[in-house]
Amino acid sequence: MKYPEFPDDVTYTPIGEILSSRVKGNVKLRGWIYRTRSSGKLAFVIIRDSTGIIQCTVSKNNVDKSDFVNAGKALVESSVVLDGLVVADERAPGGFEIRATSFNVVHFAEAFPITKDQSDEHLLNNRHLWLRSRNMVSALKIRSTVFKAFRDYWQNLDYTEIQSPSFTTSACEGGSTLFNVHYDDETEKSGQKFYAHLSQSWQLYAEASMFGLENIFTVAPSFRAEKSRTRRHLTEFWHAEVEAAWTHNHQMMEFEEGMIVYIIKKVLEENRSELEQLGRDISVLENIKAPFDKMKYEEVIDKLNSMGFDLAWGDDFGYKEEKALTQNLKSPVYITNFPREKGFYHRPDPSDPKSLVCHDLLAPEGYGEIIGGGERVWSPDELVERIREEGLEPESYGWYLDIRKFGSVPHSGFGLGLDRTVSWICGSDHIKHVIPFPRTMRRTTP
RNA sequence: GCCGCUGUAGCUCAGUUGGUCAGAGCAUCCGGCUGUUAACCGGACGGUCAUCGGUUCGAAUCCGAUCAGCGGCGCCA
Repeated sequence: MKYPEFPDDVTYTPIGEILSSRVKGNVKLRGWIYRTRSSGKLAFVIIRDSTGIIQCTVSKNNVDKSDFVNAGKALVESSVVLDGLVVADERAPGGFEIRATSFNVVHFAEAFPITKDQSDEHLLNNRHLWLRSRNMVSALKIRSTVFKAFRDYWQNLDYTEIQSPSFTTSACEGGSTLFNVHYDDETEKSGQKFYAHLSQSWQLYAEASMFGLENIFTVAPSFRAEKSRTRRHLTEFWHAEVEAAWTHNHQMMEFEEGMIVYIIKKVLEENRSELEQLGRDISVLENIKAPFDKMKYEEVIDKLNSMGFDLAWGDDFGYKEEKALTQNLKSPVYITNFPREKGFYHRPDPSDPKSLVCHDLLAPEGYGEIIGGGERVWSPDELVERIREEGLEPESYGWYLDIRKFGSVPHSGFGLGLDRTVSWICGSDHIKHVIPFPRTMRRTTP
């Protein structure tokens, strides 16, 4: 490709500003061809940039001959720079069009592999190109707002953002979902290859970091080798986690409630057009109100059984149960006091030791669990007991047990699935639609 | 880990009981059209029917294995 000269001292108008009537008259546009069709004397070229799409008419009589030829020849996704006059015209999608006075193709695209006939598999194989689509762009803008809102909320509460390693050697969510890594094939320790695995959660590191900073949060990928093939699972997902010293479960739940309301508020402020593009029913988001309902696990069991399920104490809620519970809700709902067969770091309830001081938050409309959190075991002896109870070996948690020996304190925290949250806010039918390059058990490319 | 499904042209698919079954639409290319809304009209290009093996006079079609992928369950965020 021969690179054309591209001036760096020219002001270009974002398409969104034209569509919102903020700009009139002659403009310079740059972007990519979204759709195109031409006749002998008039070409209709729809241009997109990150802010919107607008129709551009290129008439043989109004531009240089070569510009007209190029406008007719350039395929979808060709990059272009053009001059033209903004005209309100009902025949144009969006109500405005550009009557071009010049039309320059910066790069002629090859035939774009994604056309109107699409399948899931093809779009996933071509995700590197599908990221240009209007729905992807909308979802990713909302995602960006959600990430920022999460950070802002906790920073405003004087929490400190910190980072934990992704390579670790200790499991905190059960060993069956660990990704093992050949960390260093050359090095052998005790006669074995030196291995590591990818972090399932920052939990253990958070509890170590908390003793210095007290109130902390992180945004990081977590990795789980779950063989899950559902609309809610990824093997690499973005995990927003919070941990706070001197804090009880019910206090953390109140913070979380405020966080969810804040995130929704920010998306409504900044991403209305993206929500519309995705076909989201915005009133559903506007009706989310705190305080959220709170139910104990045993109450949920009773309620589900009254709805026709057949559950006993200790049973887990599957997707069907969660859906039955949440599909008619307007706001998320908390479930607390789960049975103690959960992570070993959760603290049993002193007044009811068969259950834990913990909570999940389920999103409405059947989206299900987006938060898991609770109070942690803070007594060193009880922690060793709990590790044994889960069939694990305390010896492999050396440093984690060590942090309990020096001024242990009550503390609570939670993990929020950011991708699930975005999926819910977008009203997406699959979590893969809201992350740029989704990772599942069967896909690590592109 | 369990259940189900798919693989035919660049894309989306049709192809009946095994026998003119190598097909369509879209895309691309060529030609036509001054208002199109992923336009329309005419023409051209395009396939080792996922791979390997088997059954058969004959396989896209039946059988087996392999590979790739999709949907769902369980578990989780």
